[in-house]
Amino acid sequence: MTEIDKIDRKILSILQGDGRIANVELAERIGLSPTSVGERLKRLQRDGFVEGYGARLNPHRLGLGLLVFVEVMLDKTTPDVFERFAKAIQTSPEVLECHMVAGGFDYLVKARVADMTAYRRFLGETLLALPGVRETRTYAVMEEVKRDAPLPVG
Amino acid sequence: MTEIDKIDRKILSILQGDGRIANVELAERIGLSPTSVGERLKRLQRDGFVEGYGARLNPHRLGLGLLVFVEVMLDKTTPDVFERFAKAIQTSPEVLECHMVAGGFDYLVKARVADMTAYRRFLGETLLALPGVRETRTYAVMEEVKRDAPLPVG
DNA sequence: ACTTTCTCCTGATTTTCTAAGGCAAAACTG
DNA sequence: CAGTTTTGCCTTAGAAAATCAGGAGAAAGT
Repeated sequence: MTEIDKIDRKILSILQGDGRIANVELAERIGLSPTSVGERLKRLQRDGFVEGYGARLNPHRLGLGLLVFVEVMLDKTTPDVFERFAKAIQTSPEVLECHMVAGGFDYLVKARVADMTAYRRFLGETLLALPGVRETRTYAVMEEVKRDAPLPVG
Repeated sequence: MTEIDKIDRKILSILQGDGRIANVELAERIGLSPTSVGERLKRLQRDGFVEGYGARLNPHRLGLGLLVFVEVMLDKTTPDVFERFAKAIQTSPEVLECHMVAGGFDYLVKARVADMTAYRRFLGETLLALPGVRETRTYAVMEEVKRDAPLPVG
């Protein structure tokens, strides 16, 4: 039920690289009939291995030229800070990821904006406007060495 | 040639959320014929707005239960450190992202591993084994508040 | 006012998806 | 160990979708 074999992994691997591949071609590459591969894929989706499909967009082409990481420290004396922070983050379109971490700070935020001007506005109007935000440290990305690599399934 | 209109943005937005949507259904949602939408999409791909498609896999289901961020400081006295580091990162399957940042450290690495044991092995055998790595700081993620949100295209 | 280009449409052909039915090997069960 | 069930795969056929060719109408440029 929750175990997957080598063929399943190959399906996931191919699909992670090309989510729009035709089932016929996928079956050819796997070495099974389209029907079998379709059934396996259906199972992989049902069991939660595949959560969905998406187009990979080029952020620079869309005017989002600046990638930043922000370390956020919260003021733990205020109640509900964590809930309120998490909720505000969800509705913020610039924020692509947000993780609560163990270590020197509380949250690590990954955001994409047009440029430094846009970032200053984002920092002031969104992040610092939240109650309970005590301190932030911003790291601007100069070069994306590796971007959104596929998960190792093999 | 490089400008996109409201319809294009809508296509990108829908496709980012569901990369496997049938062109027929996409056209219905847009309010155009399948052919027109297909032509627009082809152009968006040709002009680099769409870089590809991929299945979104559940890392936990694949045994990758631990997400970590690592700040890496390099020893700049050695020549080629940056090139060698970048190259090694590319071939490391645990590393999902790696960015050169401006600020207190040199690289920010995002990696997924099975557990702390696996992370210790990764840290020792991959990261620290690289020549020129002076210091690392690891932040283990306790909770993923927001994961891989779509880019704001609208 | 004329041409060119752009965007979209319709209709026909080809490809792909999906569902039904069957076969053989493996796993259960008494 | 024999009988049954389940599982995984296959082929086939009908439905759906993608793709291509051709053309109409509006906008832009000359």
